[in-house]
Amino acid sequence: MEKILSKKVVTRFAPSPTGTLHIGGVRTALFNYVYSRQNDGLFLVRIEDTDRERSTKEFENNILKNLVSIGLSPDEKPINQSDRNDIYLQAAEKIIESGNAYWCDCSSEELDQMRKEQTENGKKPMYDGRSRNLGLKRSDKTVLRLATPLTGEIIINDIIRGEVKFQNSELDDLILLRSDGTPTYHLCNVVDDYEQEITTVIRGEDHLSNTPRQIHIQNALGYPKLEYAHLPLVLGTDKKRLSKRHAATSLDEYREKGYLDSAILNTLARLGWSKGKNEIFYLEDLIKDFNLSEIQKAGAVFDITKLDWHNTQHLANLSFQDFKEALEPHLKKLNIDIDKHKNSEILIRSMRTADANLSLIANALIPYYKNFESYDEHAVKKFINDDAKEMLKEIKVLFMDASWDENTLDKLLKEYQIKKELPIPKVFQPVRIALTGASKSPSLGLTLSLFDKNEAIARIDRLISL
RNA sequence: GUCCCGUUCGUCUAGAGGCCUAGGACACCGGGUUUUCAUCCCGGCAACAGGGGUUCGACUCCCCUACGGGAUGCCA
Repeated sequence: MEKILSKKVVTRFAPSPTGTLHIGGVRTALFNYVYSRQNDGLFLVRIEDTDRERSTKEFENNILKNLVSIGLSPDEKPINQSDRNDIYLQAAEKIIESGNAYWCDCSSEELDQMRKEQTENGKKPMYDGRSRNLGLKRSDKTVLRLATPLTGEIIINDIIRGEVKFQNSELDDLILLRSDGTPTYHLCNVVDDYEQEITTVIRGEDHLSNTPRQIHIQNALGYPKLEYAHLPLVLGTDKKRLSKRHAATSLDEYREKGYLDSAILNTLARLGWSKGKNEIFYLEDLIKDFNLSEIQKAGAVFDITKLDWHNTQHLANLSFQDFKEALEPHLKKLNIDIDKHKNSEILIRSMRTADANLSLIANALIPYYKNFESYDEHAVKKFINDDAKEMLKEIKVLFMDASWDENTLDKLLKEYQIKKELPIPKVFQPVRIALTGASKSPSLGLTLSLFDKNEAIARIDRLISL
């Protein structure tokens, strides 16, 4: 009821383009997107590129392109903070006029010294407001600071964490405008959330402590209150926030390895959230079942084996045609044309479950498209000796006269094995190794039938002469 | 250091005072299916950080401790 009367829900994803789209970012964007869909609202994207040193257009493009292709398209054209300087400056003027800000000329050296002393005295390092009542004028050496209330507290009602209190006395007077006149993160962030009419801020837990500061800026500007949800962080195996040290962090890397977008989204959504005994969620399922307030409060370790499993499931759910299309680019990277095999459909069907991701599956397919470069050492050591080679010579002769189809080949091999009174692996594995270079493949008759007779025989010869 | 957030199997989690001999999933280990591998099926291992309260009763509520994370920038 309340929701109906209040205004439309608007969420936003606000990355800074200092790197490619990170999977933690995908998760944040996902939750923002889903929440907006559930409330018939809007999902917006804002590029926070006020750090001119580290922001690049390449990263920005990567983020935007990836968001769209993974299915989290913004509802409006993304905006860039770097285009909006005037707006921030106007807001700063407004705060100055209201008397809630002042100019400060402390040098970095002075501030460092101050913090050092505070730390030595066991105090929290924070700006002590020494310029607050000096009545300094604007100059190229002054920064603009917000005059934060000295007493009182800020209470945040976080959707995930509940009530969180901060004492104003713990906060110092943050910088709004740098001495070069440029606005800082907090100012821009607050102003844009207002200008974009954001209602709900869903972001990482690392911003929780920033929230009271931002609320003070909102108050100084007379902006309305926002709804907050601070997400638990995605962690590495050592429980520290996920970074390149732990695993691949870039969405691009997972795509290149052949993880499906839907599987990546599934894994990320299950990090911190669950729904009964369900494990498989597609985006539309999340829009139906997901609930922001059900998110876990503790950080969640990103486990690649879970992604592998989700990927296996999502791969299995693909139609043959979709699977083939998903696989094709990974074969292309290996210079293989997927249709070049005369029985590509049978081949691909039989190899679909060979591994957890598409690049690995593509790799496993190599021997069927072109001659493999080397034998699996372990397999050769275990199954290939002079006896095996003698046996292969006999089998080769049998093959030469055989009609080249799965059933015939299976029968022929079986009869040979029984006649020779040899254990099955002793007969089958050498043949398999000859064909594929390794000791695993689909059933042998099928494997053989996937090759031309000439090629199969040539490969047997190759192994005999090893 | 200070402030904030957190703490259930190795990992992701269920659990909102009795339903818990703490459930599920992944991983792992066995077994079955398969000529091999994968898939699939069956089974197993494995956790409430510690200590105090409150209560007839605590994984669930309160406090303390420990541990982990985040924040403490003229970065975002």
